[in-house]
Amino acid sequence: MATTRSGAAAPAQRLLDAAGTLFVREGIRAVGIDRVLAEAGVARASLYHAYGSKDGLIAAYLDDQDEADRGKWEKAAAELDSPREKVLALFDLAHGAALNRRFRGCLYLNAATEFPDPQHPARAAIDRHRTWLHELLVDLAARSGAADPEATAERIRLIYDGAVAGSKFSRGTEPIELGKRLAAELLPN
Amino acid sequence: MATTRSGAAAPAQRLLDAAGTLFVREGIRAVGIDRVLAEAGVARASLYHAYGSKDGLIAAYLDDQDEADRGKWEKAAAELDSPREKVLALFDLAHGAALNRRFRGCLYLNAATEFPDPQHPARAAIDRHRTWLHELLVDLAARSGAADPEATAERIRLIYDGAVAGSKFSRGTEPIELGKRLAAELLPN
DNA sequence: CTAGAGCTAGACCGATCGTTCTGTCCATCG
DNA sequence: CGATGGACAGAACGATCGGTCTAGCTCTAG
Repeated sequence: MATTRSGAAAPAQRLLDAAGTLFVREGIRAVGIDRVLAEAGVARASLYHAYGSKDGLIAAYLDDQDEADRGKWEKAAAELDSPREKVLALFDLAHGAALNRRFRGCLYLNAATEFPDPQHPARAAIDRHRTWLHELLVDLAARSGAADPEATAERIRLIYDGAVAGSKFSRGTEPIELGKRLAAELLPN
Repeated sequence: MATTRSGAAAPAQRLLDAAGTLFVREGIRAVGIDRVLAEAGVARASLYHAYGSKDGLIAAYLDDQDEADRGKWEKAAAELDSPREKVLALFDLAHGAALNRRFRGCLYLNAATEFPDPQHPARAAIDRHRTWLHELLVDLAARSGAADPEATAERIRLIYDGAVAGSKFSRGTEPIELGKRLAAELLPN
């Protein structure tokens, strides 16, 4: 087990944090290893010890973000009653994310854009996040009493994707607010 | 004026064609100048003579695609009567584009992902395409008798974005077909 | 026929990329 | 105590990047 020094997280974690800052802001390909190391205040060898390669760091970074995104939703959903409100919470989270990510859009869609190769290590995290979202929506649609949960989930997912993409284009949150309204219309109150 | 040799397009045009093939397939940053030159069968100096830099080529490539996309829609729309059908033609075009672009999603959203800097030359073409689409949808919504054309256009645009993005994730055309159905529901028959 | 523009081929540049390696420091633990 | 191992700093690697430059070829306009 790693013993962390007081006042600073372990190098592996600091690398994830630095990646989370730089990759979102400027894109993954655009940010070199040196930039990440400087931002994290970590030695070169530590990166390769912890993650093996830049691709390894990228995959770990996406995994980390995936886990964080799930956690945020679960925390928010725990305080809500109806499945309907739990769906709408996704849009609220997207709203907040758009603001402090400077309207850079969907993290996973961006990664898929920068690494089109289906064999790239980043793909695993992308697919995992996507599967989670799909199953979540199907479950919530079913529990909200939708006649065809699968179809309803597909519609909400399309709206969600459009909301986030539109927010990126327009650099504003209006599309996300509109998406929330459209999703609300699809779900029984 | 440029005189083209028989049997082969001019170098400047061949560069645009090569960029259209490689940039879509592998991403813009991932493709180096040398790859484009080899694919186009064009000399290095010709690229810098025609476009000045890689960024210049990228901007010209996006302009070219923008013009082509508009042209395809105008050609398709000319054969259609109702504004409603002209809107739905956008989804049919997206359907075809998804297939022969291997589900790489929206060209302009991808470019915005790879070049986050608002000052980047690629942004002009992105914004121009976006403005065209917006004004087109507002006009068509108005002519189809929508009570609030602006609001209707916003909804269709969100659906369109979600359809294309979803198609990229799932590597299939189902989201685009679903988007077409959702858009159809929004417009008076 | 000659002059010049357009295109090609390819060497070359400095910068940056991801990666490997050497060596030192220091906290932990047997 | 000495040994182990993580983290540090930084030089150096080969490859590739975007971009510049020279030289030669082929057309066409005058």
